[in-house]
Amino acid sequence: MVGRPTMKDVAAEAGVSAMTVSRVVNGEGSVAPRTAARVEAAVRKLGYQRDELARQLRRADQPSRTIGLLVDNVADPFMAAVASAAEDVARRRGSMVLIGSSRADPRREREVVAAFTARRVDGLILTPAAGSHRFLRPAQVQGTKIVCVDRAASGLAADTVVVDNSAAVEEAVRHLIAHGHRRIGYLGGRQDIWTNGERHRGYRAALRAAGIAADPRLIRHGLRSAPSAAEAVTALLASAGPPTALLAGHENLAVGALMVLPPGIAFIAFDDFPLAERLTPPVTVIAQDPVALATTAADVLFARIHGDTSPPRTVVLPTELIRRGSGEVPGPFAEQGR
Amino acid sequence: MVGRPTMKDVAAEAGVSAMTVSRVVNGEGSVAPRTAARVEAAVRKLGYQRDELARQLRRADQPSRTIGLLVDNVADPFMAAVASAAEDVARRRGSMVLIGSSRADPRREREVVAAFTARRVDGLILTPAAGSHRFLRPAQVQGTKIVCVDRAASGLAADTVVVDNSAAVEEAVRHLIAHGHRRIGYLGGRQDIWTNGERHRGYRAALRAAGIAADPRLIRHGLRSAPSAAEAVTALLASAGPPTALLAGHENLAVGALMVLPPGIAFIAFDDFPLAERLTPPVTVIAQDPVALATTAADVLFARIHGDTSPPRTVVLPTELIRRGSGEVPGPFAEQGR
DNA sequence: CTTCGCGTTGGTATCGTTAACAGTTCGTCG
DNA sequence: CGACGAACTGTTAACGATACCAACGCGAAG
Repeated sequence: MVGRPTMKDVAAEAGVSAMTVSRVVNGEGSVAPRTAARVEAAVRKLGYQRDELARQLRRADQPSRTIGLLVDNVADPFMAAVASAAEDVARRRGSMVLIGSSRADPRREREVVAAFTARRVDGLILTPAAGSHRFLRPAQVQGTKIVCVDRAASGLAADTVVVDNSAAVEEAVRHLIAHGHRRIGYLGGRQDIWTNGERHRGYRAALRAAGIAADPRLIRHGLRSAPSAAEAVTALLASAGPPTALLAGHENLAVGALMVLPPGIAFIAFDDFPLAERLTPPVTVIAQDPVALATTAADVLFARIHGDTSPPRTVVLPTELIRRGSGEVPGPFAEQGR
Repeated sequence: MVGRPTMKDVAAEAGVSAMTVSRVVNGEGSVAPRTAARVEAAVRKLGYQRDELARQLRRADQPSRTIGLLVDNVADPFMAAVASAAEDVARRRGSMVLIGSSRADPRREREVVAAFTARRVDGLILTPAAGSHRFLRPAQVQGTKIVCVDRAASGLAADTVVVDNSAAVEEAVRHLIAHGHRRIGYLGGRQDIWTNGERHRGYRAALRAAGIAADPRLIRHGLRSAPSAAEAVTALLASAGPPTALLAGHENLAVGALMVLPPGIAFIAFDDFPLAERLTPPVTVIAQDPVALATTAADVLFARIHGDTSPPRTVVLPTELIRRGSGEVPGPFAEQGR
């Protein structure tokens, strides 16, 4: 016997019909114990395993128990945590996870979505790349449930699980201002990605609220890697009016910045990271909980898959400003004698 | 129209048979341009997408263009890098990746493998958990290609892509000895996982070669998390005969150890990690390249899927001892005046 | 002794696609 | 002008599983 044995093979081995094998394999009660035992013996003998593909084809109305997870890049620690948590929930729900990386490329994102739906995923968890996500509408209409995590998608009505990026950054910048900083540099990723846009919005809001004019020379957008962040920091500090504090818009940029950041410059990073407290000074961060984000997103997704048809919701989870030292380095306008 | 349109729907819309639609969708040449255009218009109008499930069912002899990736835990940075690289190669080859986490639990590993094969994956990349992997034999016989990455699997003839863990650790320990250390502590993960066993083997070999008796009180096995590593370090240093140097068997343990490690103790970690060079002192590491490991594994897997039937190979990739400072902290037997 | 019903079991059609084969309509060549 | 192949299109029967319905045996009820 080469290739997988089928129900027919098992049926022949046990001397029953394929239908009876199906009943036994699916644990339906209406099979005589003696018959069931014979079938089970045949299953074991042949190493039979039900073919999920054929099963899903026949049972088109039932869920396929496969979901798709589409992230920028699984290698990113934040995304890896999201993936792990989503996989965990899926497993508990008896589903498999198909994974795909968009590398923040809208075209690639579309391709991966197509590959997912072609395999009849029940739903999709995604961190939307740039651009409109209207193209997901047909998939939704055809029954694929969609949940956005970490970022909102434009042009799409879908459940969304995020943190309040803008408010979190606003708080952090206020914190820097309170410690006597006026020239606060900003290191941001691609602005066309929702999260980065929100964070930048928070940065400007905090400055505006404090009556500080935003100096465009202190703002570096579109940074895509740790080395590019390091370069940006070096350039900023060497410039005419250097910043006395810096905010890094996400973990990668923080790592790059920290490679070249001299002491004396205040620093806050979006996203917590391992060993942040062992650096000198320990790094103040805006922490979010990727596991909670992904777990919530997956829970929402499965609720949808199991029939929840209420209007799309946006769940906002909390962030926390963890003061460790680097964010409390005093600036030139710090109050004395405290 | 609710639900996905099928070829039959497209055929009706275009006024042709389903077979002709199939031919157009698959780009077979033998369709009149006018007909093909009509079909393509119908495809666009209905938003038709080929159903990969049905297709794979019919074309049982062709690959399903889906592979399975089974790791301990995607959230682990090393595993995340592996997953990302594997997904990348798969995408280039036109395949999707199903992902699963074993959490180092052999039972869970088996379940995930079953879920994979039930979905007809063409092949499997896995970081084997503890225990025999003989159970994978039937899947192999039925045609599923299997490649182990990072670790070897016992009881299974399969391609394997690893580094020489034992030699790498041996070199690191020799390095510590050369810097004057005799009491070298070892922080290791679960010994029943191949990698950890190998690393411990290298540790003992280096001591033996230097004529140093291994002190069991300096060895902590079975550490599963950063906090447990931190505790172990604290306990070791508080003990009667404390170590003057420490070796951490993998990244997580290194992070935990570094949270509590006082200066003056030499330290080497297996696996490089971000910001290692920004700690004080910068951390000496044994670096391996997870991307290269996974890329190689995926390449081997696809070669198998495409018909390579040569005997199973083991590919050993290089490691590098990156001297940054923590591994060069002199020990009590260091030569003076260098 | 017939009939009913229950507990089991099997037959048939079908999910969406495609391999294999069977037409059909032409144009072309002898 | 009829036959023959080329180009195109359709029909049928699977792939492996299951929903639905029919049928079987057999004890109980009438």
